[in-house]
Amino acid sequence: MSVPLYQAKAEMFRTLGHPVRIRVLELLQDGPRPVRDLLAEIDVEASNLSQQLAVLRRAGIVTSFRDGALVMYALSTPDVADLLAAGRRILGAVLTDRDGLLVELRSQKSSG
Amino acid sequence: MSVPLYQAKAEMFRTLGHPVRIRVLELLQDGPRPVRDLLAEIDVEASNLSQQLAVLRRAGIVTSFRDGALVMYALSTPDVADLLAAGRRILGAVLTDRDGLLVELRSQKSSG
DNA sequence: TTCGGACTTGCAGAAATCTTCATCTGTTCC
DNA sequence: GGAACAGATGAAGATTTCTGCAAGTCCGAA
Repeated sequence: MSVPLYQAKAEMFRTLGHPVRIRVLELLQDGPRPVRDLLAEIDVEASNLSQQLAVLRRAGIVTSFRDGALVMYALSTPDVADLLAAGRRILGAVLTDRDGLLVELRSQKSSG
Repeated sequence: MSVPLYQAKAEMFRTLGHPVRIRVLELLQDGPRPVRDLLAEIDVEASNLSQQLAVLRRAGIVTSFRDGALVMYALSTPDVADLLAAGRRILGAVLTDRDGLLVELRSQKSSG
């Protein structure tokens, strides 16, 4: 194997392993959005958001295109939503009640 | 939020973001196994494997128990299998053909 | 009760990741 | 052309993660 498969998988999961990147993906589940919007919802510096978006782009998880003065981002595949959903289920199973996070989790629809 | 939910999610994904840890989880999908077996299949030093197992344990993704002289590990929830499967699907969608990994991916049942 | 196998833990240097600052490109509007 | 907004990129210091080695614990057999 040139780049072992399990290493590619690990890289993909590591790509998701950042709070800002997770939030971006959750926001993009509802459809393409301009960086502008993401920035308004995520409380992070513009340059930092750009860095995180670049990570997601390099991994092929999101795609971007320009729409006039704005740059739009979108999930490259809707399968990402499944991954996030599966993650949510595991979190529910794993957090018996650490810090009351479980309660939050249960009351959440698909964002957060 | 004490520990924001999206941060807990990010931590969970980051926990999966390591080749050895991915391999461990894939092996555990078929049922509990002793460290001994994992070590025989994963080509990593014993102490390194132990470290990675500790990471998975701390995250609550696997559990361990002693069976005589051996220590057994198991997935803490079968939902983990869903997560790995979702990851595999995304990899398939994302790797149009980088390094021919796509071919490997297609010929794989559930391990690798 | 001592030996060897099966793991785990502590630790330190090496490597990767994060965050922020400064700078740079592209677009719209005047 | 020039100002102002929307983003991206490069680089550096701080932090985190990884790896391997040395040492330690626990168990079964002799």
